Amino acid sequence: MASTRKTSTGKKKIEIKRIMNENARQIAFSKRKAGVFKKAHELGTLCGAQVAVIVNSPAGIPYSYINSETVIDHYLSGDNRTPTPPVMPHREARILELNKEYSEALERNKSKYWWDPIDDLGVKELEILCGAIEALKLKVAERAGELQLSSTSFLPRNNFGMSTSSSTAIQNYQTLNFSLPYHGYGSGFGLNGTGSNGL
Amino acid sequence: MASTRKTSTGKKKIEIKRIMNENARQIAFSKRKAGVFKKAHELGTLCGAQVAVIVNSPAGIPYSYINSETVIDHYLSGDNRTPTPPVMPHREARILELNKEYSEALERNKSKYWWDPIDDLGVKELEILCGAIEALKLKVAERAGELQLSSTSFLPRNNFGMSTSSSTAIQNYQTLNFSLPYHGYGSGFGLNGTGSNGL
DNA sequence: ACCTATTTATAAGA
DNA sequence: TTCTTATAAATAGGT
Repeated sequence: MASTRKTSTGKKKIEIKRIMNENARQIAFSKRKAGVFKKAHELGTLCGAQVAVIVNSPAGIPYSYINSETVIDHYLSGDNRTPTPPVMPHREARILELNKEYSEALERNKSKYWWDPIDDLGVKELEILCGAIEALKLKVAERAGELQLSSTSFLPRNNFGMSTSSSTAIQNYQTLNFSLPYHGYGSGFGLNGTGSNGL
Repeated sequence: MASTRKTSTGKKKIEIKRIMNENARQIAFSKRKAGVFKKAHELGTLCGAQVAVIVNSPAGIPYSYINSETVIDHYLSGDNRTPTPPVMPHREARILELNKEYSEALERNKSKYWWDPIDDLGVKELEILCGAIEALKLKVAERAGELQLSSTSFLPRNNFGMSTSSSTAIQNYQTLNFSLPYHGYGSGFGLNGTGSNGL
C-alpha cells in the first residue's frame, strides 16, 4: 500500500428530482440505465419472469432490455419449426420470424452483458423491437380475452378483439432479448463528441 | 434497549441463476419487482427519460411501470385539447383517450408509490396497457421512418409503414404511467393464500 | 410484514 | 469514459 490518500468524498444522498446540471444528468442516465437493465436481467433470471424495459433518453434515443428465456431457449435448442397453430395470424407469424432473426444476431455478439450496444445492427434491432412490442401486445390481448374485456361496456373502443383460441399457440413466443443503441441520432443533447453513449 | 439479540444472519451473496425453491422465488420476485420499478422511476425522474417496464410473473400475471412526465404533466396541467394534428390516425386518437383516462385514474389513487397495486381497476388498467404498448409502437414506427426502414430490402415484412409526417403531432403523447395487479388470476403458483401479492 | 447483516449500487471526484 | 472510494440503498435469510 503506497498511499492512503483519500481520492473521493464518496456517494451522497440525493433527492429524486430532475438533475438540473446537464452533464451530471447524462452521467446519471448512463449509470442508472445500466443499473436498471442489470436489475431487470436478474429479476428475469432469478425468478423466471418475462421482463421488458424500454428507455428513451431525453434526446429520444431508445434503449431496451427485453428477455424471454422461453423464446431464446427454444430457438437455440434448434427446434425452429413453427408450432403450426390452428390459425396463424400474420402478426404472430411475423413475431416468429423476428425471434429467429434475433437469436441469430445474438450469436454474433458476445459481450459482458448482451444488452451492451451493438454497433451495426440498428435497423435489424429496431425491427426486433417492433416484434417484441407486438409480442407484448399479443400477451395483453390474450389476457384481455381471459378477462372478457369485450363484454364490458367500458370497451367498445377495444381493437384487440383476438379470440382466445390462439393463446396456447403463441405460448412460447412472447418476447425476446435485445438492446438498442442507435448512437449517432442524438439530436442535440450537447455532450462531448465521444458518441458511443448515444444519449 | 432491552436486548441485543441478533435477529438476522444478514444478506448473503447469491448466484444469478433461477431460484429453485418456489417460495423463495416468489419472495424474490415481489421484492425485486418493486426494486426494478423504483429504479425505473428514479431513472425517469432524475434524467427526464421515458421509461417502460413490463414484467410477467412466472404465472403470467402482468405488472408494469410506464412513465412519461410529458404526458402526465400535459394532462394534469388541464390542457386537454387534442393538438389537432394534420391527420389523426385512429390509433393515435385512441392513445389520447387512454392517456386521459389514466390521468383521471391517477388522481384517485395516491399511494406511497403510484404503481402500487390498485385493487379494482383491472380491466381499465389492462386497457391502459394496450394504449401504452400502442404508444411505444408508434414511437418505434416514428423512428423506423427516420431510419427509412421501408427502403431496406430487409423489410418487406414491415407493417409499420407510417409516414414520418405525423411524428411531431404525437410528440407529447408517447407513454403513460400505471401499474397492473390482476391478483386473483395466479393460475396455480401454489403459495400461501395471502393473495395480495398476486404472483 | 418487519429486521438487519451484508452485498450492491452509485455520487463525486480524478 | 473508466477507475476509485465513501456512502446510500437494496436485499437474502430469518422472525
